[in-house]
Amino acid sequence: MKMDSRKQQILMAIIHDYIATAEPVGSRTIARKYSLGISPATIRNEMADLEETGYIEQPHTSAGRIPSERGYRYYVDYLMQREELTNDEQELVRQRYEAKVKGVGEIIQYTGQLLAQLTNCAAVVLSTQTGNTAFRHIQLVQMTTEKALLIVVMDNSTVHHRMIEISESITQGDLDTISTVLNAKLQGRTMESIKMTLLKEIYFELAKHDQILNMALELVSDSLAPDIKDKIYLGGVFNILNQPEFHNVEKVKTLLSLLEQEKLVSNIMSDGCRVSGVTVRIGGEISHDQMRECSMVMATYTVDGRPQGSVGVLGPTRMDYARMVTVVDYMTKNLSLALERFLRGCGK
Amino acid sequence: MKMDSRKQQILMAIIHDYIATAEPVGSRTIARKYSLGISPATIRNEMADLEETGYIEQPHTSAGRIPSERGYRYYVDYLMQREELTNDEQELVRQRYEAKVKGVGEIIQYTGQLLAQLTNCAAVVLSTQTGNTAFRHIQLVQMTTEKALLIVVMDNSTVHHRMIEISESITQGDLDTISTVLNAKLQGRTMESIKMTLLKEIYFELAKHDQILNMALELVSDSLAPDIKDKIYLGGVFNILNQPEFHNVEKVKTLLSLLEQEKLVSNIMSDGCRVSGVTVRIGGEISHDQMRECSMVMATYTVDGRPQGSVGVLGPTRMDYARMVTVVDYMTKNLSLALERFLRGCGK
DNA sequence: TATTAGCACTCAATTAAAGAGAGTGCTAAC
DNA sequence: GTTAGCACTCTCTTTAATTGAGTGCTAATA
Repeated sequence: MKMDSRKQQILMAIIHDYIATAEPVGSRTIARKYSLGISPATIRNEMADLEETGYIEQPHTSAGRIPSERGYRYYVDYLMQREELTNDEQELVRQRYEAKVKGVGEIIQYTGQLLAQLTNCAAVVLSTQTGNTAFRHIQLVQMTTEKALLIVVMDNSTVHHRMIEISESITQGDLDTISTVLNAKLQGRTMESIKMTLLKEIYFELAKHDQILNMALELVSDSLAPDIKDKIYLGGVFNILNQPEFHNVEKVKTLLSLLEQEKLVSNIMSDGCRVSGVTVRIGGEISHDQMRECSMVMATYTVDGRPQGSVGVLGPTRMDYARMVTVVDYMTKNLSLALERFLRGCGK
Repeated sequence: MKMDSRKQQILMAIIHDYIATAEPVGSRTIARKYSLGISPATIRNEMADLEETGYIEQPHTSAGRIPSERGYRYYVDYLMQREELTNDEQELVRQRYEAKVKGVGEIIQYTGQLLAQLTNCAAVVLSTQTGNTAFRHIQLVQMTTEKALLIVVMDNSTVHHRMIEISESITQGDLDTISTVLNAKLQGRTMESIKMTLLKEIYFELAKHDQILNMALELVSDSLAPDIKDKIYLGGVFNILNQPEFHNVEKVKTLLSLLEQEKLVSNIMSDGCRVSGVTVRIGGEISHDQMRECSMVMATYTVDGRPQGSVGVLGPTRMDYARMVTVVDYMTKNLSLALERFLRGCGK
């Protein structure tokens, strides 16, 4: 079956109307609201064809049609046209990003909030921690006789810290020595590039302080590695409560409990996200049963061309894809810019 | 009206049954389930009295009775008896707190999760940042020619960091100097104790590095202060979806949007929380319209006797107060202990 | 041949009515 | 003071009837 222009128009009408009203769309409605210059009867014939091809479906015999996942897919791939954000909206975004921030986390958080606000969907921002960020600074601060705080600053200005146990005989002076050695050896190197060789090197360097040796090694291998994992920011999750498809509390529950499993969300996003451009995953395309009735629109943000993570929105399959794609694209670019500006610190 | 023992027993029966079933309780039910040795008719008479006094109320003429807020209050104040946690539950808590953690944040997060899990309510943990924690270590790390990362470690092992702008001519060496001076002057002092005198002192000390002077001052007054604000951890918020009173999506929405306003939650908790013991706020006692139908049970946790914040659970007015109080109390104590152990690092 | 009007048919959603059930308050007996 | 009995109230459930939106098919029309 070939999709002539009229079929396309009807499919679009159905999708637009369904997105707007959340009600199945009948032939009469289309004839009335969308002036295609044809009668309901003709539309019915076309709709029968569209249904046969699987682009639309009928909840029950005497109801109108709703788009199928395949219909949405066709719409997203061939029919929909991007809109622009209004000036007000652009202004809103601009102002938010202009605020002084104290760290990358804040910028990401703002992004999530804006996304949620602009789309009325749940927003997810995934900050991927690739092993390819270099160490900038390492510092050990003694807290008690048996504990010290290990602070690691990465090149992307993220700060990680964790408490580690030390033997009682270690003084802040010793810790400073270790810090110095670690700094000298690790500065500018990435997590990935730290191989056994390097650890050995440190091993010998610290051999003089033999008793603190074990600790230092454990520190690098144990403490740093697991610390660096993907981070997830959620925004406006309860926005989905505004969608009629989530007036059923059960559905909300399954979705929310799913969103709480960070690992899962992380997988879905990093799996499904192409490096460039906006990716749309419709219903079952997200291979996860509990998300059957959801779609995601997402994109990867970068700093100087290197992917840093992804941003996305999560909503019912019946979402305004055109707008979502526009917003996600816009926010991705803005986030990338904001991050670059923040990390670089170039005047403007 | 005096509450004789039988009236009390009936009130308790009503409350217990209503908590368990969420249905209005009739005289017949009480006679059947709770063997008080009196007939439904007698119970009806007593209930009429209880209603007149305002301890219970009737949704409509031919329904059973439900406890009023006043009834709950009486129950909480005079009738309810604490239960113990089961061994399994205690074990669960113990294991969670035994896990190695890398910071205070994690301990607090665990607490929230456990609370939510044990109570099936939304859990809130508020970490108050009093100005009375002392500085432990301050470090400036240059990131770009125009930006440096200010890292502050407090005595309670929390780490704050923020990016600050620096003039181009400043080197890491200068930053180290500033760090050293700041450390010498601020170490061991609390935010509160830093008065203008101290700032002046630093001013003179740094006079030699005159150009970086402004920055250093701005840093202490601007950067540090606003950084230190209360932090809120939410856990298992979607637990409230399990409660029949929240099967109405509208109610969920108002409550959730309220929980998103951190400031508000922070106020409610710090206002309502006595320093010692468990505080119960029933329905309208939380002076906040959107929380009319909720109750909170909360307590303050401490480190070495000094209040550090509060933990609480939020659920429908029809909650199992006895259990909530038990759990909140138990968790508060465990949190306090876990924090002390973590900060001190004493062997066991 | 493509379009359209007309019509019978289907099925969810709404409305109305009937009944069941839980619970009360009152009265009178114990 | 307690309790059995009974009439009464009001919600909730069930059932039936009605409405209405929408379709598919057929035959007429351009």
